[in-house]
Amino acid sequence: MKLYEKSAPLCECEELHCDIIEKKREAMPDESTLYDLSDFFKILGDSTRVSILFAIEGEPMCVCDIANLLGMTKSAVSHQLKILRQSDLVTYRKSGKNVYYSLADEHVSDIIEKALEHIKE
Amino acid sequence: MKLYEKSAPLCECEELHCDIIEKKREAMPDESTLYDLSDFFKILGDSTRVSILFAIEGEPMCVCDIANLLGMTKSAVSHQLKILRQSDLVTYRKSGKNVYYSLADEHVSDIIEKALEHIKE
DNA sequence: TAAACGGTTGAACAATCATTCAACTGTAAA
DNA sequence: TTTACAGTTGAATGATTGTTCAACCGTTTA
Repeated sequence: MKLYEKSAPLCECEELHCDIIEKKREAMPDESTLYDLSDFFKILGDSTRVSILFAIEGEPMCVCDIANLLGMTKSAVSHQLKILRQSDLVTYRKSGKNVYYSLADEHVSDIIEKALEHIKE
Repeated sequence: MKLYEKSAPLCECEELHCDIIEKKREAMPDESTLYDLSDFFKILGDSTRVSILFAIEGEPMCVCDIANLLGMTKSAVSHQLKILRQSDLVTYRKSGKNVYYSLADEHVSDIIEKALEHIKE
């Protein structure tokens, strides 16, 4: 997607409202911000990852317990935990053979809470 | 994913913290709620759709103008607008040959705003 | 040291999905 | 009525992605 490119639009329309387009263009966030934003939502756009976030809210959980709670394999859970780690949504603490995961931020709970309100509207 | 299934866990771990798992299980949202939640975030997890939502915020825009603003074809934009329509995130109003789209809800702007704060932390 | 277990990782596979292309609908102007 | 344009739609394609499987690493226990 080539945002902020005034020349050579892909759309071949003739009846353009150029003034409106220009005004909107200036009000739009940076292209990188739009990518960061959609990437963030992409992380939350998977039921396994959302379930994991709910699971470790409040009290940390080890991978094995999360897997049993969700009825999934350790491997599948670990793969998703890696994505959540790379997005800085969770942190972990090693203890013996176990690895305990917890939420990295209260921000995320807030957003999920707001989304829950929207769904139940 | 088989949440809320106490029997036959896929994970074969032995050292389970059954009391913690049971406590967490009761605190988890319904399975359907988790799916609705992740489905909602899935809609926002695409830069084209997020861009469209920003574009039509405040003042409605027709498909052609949106396509030119984003540098995309009408077809690509229309496909994404259909998804946003089916999720009740946008509404539309026909006027002659044009179709003007606008945000269906102020809720969505709030959530996006909160996510923006999180990103810029 | 060897065995067992919790957890991680990479490759492979299947499923999902965004864009393109072409054909189509409906409205407006000639 | 015919032409032109805004918008929609379905099929096809390429890319992305979640789970499985197998192998592996690190820690604990025998």
